[in-house]
Amino acid sequence: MTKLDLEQFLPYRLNRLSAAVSREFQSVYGPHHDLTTPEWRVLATLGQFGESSAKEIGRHSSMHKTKVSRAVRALEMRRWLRRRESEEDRREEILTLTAQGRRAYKDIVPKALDFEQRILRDLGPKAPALLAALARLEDVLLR
Amino acid sequence: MTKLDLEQFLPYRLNRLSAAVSREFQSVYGPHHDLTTPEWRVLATLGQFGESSAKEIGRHSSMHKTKVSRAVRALEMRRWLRRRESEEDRREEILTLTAQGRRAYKDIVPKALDFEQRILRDLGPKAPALLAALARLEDVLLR
DNA sequence: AAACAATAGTTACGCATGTAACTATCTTTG
DNA sequence: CAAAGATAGTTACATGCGTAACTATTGTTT
Repeated sequence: MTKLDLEQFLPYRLNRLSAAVSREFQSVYGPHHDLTTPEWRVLATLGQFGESSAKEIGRHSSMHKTKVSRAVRALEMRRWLRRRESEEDRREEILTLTAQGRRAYKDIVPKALDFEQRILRDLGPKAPALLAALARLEDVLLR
Repeated sequence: MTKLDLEQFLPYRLNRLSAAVSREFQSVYGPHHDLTTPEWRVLATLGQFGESSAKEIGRHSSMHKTKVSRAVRALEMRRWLRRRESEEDRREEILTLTAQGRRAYKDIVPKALDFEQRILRDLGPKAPALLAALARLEDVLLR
């Protein structure tokens, strides 16, 4: 039987790394804004697309609809977004960032991009290869 | 302000990929053995090192001690491992796989390695670059 | 050696999450 | 056009997790 070394095992390594990156990244938006990851993703999606329904946010951010629902409610209570009933389909609600929400978004985005750049800089010449490999894995595993 | 596209954002991509790989990998040991990820990690660690304390398992598998404690209890109830009091230090317990636990381990390991090889094969010539990049990131983020 | 600090492991608690059930609305079908 | 099915979103429930508190034991200090 071939041996298995857990610390070298790809699913384990990916999982641990992803957790570490998320943890580090939390310290980008955590201290100033106290956001959870689902809240950050809703903010990022709305910031990027302007207005969306919860359904669309779920699609763009790979989040379960209950997660989206709860994150939306949290951001609404913080007055970072507004909901308004859609006129074509009264089941869905159109979500938009408030001025306050847009301010937070614009404050976080550069820090997020900095964080990403810092990681890519750490990787040096290995960075493009990592991105290409991730893209390939996404193709295989997520499409 | 530079734009941020969530779907291209590294922490998001890593997180989603890690979740997808974990999910796929679950289908390797899930159907036959119905293991959770923490249980799999305890099994893998004990299979690899023979006997360990819960503390050591936590170190080798990056799991919080409560997670280890619960996974150990689950495997014990399934009679896949035994615990015995250490003689040098009666606070700690030495854990070892039972014959049944070793059988399960030996059944899963080849499937796990197959799974890993399948992913690396999908990556083709990109595989070594991915592994090198992961190693580099581990160095930066986890040491 | 007594007192205090540190450590291995367990458990109570609170929080986050997914499943399933539910409401309200829209779409399809007969 | 009425009935059945599909869909957007919310919520009750169960489960899994980390923090902090706890027990039992070991190590350290004086």
